[in-house]
Amino acid sequence: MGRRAKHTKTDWTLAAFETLGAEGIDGVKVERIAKTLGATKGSFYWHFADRPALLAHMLDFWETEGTHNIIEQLQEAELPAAEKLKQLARVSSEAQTHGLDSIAVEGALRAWAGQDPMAAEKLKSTEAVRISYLEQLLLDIGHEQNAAETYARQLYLMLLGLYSISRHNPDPQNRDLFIAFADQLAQA
Amino acid sequence: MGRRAKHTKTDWTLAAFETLGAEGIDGVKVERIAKTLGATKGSFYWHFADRPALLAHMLDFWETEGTHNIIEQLQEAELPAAEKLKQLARVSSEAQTHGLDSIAVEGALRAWAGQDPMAAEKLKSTEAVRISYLEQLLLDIGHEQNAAETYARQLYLMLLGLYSISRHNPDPQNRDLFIAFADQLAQA
DNA sequence: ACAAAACAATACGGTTTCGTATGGAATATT
DNA sequence: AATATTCCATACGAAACCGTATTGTTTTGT
Repeated sequence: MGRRAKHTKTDWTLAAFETLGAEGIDGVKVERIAKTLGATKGSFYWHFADRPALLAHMLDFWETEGTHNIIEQLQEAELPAAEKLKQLARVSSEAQTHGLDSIAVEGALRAWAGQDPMAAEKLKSTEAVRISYLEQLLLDIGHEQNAAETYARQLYLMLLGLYSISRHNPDPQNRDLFIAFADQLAQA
Repeated sequence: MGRRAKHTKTDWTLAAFETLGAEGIDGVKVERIAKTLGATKGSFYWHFADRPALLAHMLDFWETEGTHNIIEQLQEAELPAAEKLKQLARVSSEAQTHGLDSIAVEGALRAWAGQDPMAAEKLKSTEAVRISYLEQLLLDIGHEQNAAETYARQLYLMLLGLYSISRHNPDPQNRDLFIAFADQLAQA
């Protein structure tokens, strides 16, 4: 007994991510998102306890959609490790995900983490998973333990740099360079 | 004829940078900075026309202090290009500058540029100068033109990644990896 | 049909911030 | 010493948010 929701929790969450990408976490205000959704606060406070609850939900959403699911899909594919690395480099540097500007979102997430311990914690643990997976791929490819660890982190730093620069300087060359670095690591 | 200023324009600017690093550009509010300075808005609106004027001044300040001055100092030193590159990698990844957390500031600047075209323009042009200088050093070291261009951008991406991750995950290993990559490029 | 539950709009008080207006205090010039 | 100028504090109205309270409006179950 109830009623069909005009706006689901996920609607609110995706709209929040869109605003996050465009204006940063401080642009994620409930009344603003309501306006872009054609709704009012009344709806928001039905789906979420308060603004912090939305922010926490966003972090969880990003963790599973942007990391766990990607790794899972790659692992299910029957590919040599070198191919997996190449694909991962391409997927993670793609511009769009879920219809969102994923580069803007990834960039804004780190800015957010720089000013919110809750976000920092989530990013830190999720990024550890990402880097570990990179390291594992490099080991499978045949790199030594030390080299794998070094290259995994260097590659990840370069990816974050790509996220960082692409927001204000969307030169496609940067993505190519990142992919070139990954491809180079894939054949050694 | 006048009066000794309790708070100079530079006082306001540095305080603004400190807030920028800690809370992002949306934390840079005139009444908040006034409080940390022990002043009031009356002083602020004497030194600056409005908030946008402060933000524009911050960008100019960062451009000259954080890029032009550093390149100038390096060029005045009588060092082989390889040494210059090594030093540059160390200086640019240092934690402190002007008593500010320069890594937090650099990170916050890019988040800012992602949501403000004025900041984006300034970063874009200033970063072009930085990358050109890196490329020049790599050429002087003996790299081919193509390689110099590629490595310069890859190195810079890695630096931005370092800025990005250090805010929420201050593991000193990341800086070491960046420096290791630079040192490697310095001897080829 | 009717009640209950799900979902959403409106109205309210409180806080923060912006920019302006205005008056006061300190100092250099004459 | 008188004055002009520099620098700063206080007070004000307008806007954007937050979260709560209250009241609707749809559906679904019985």
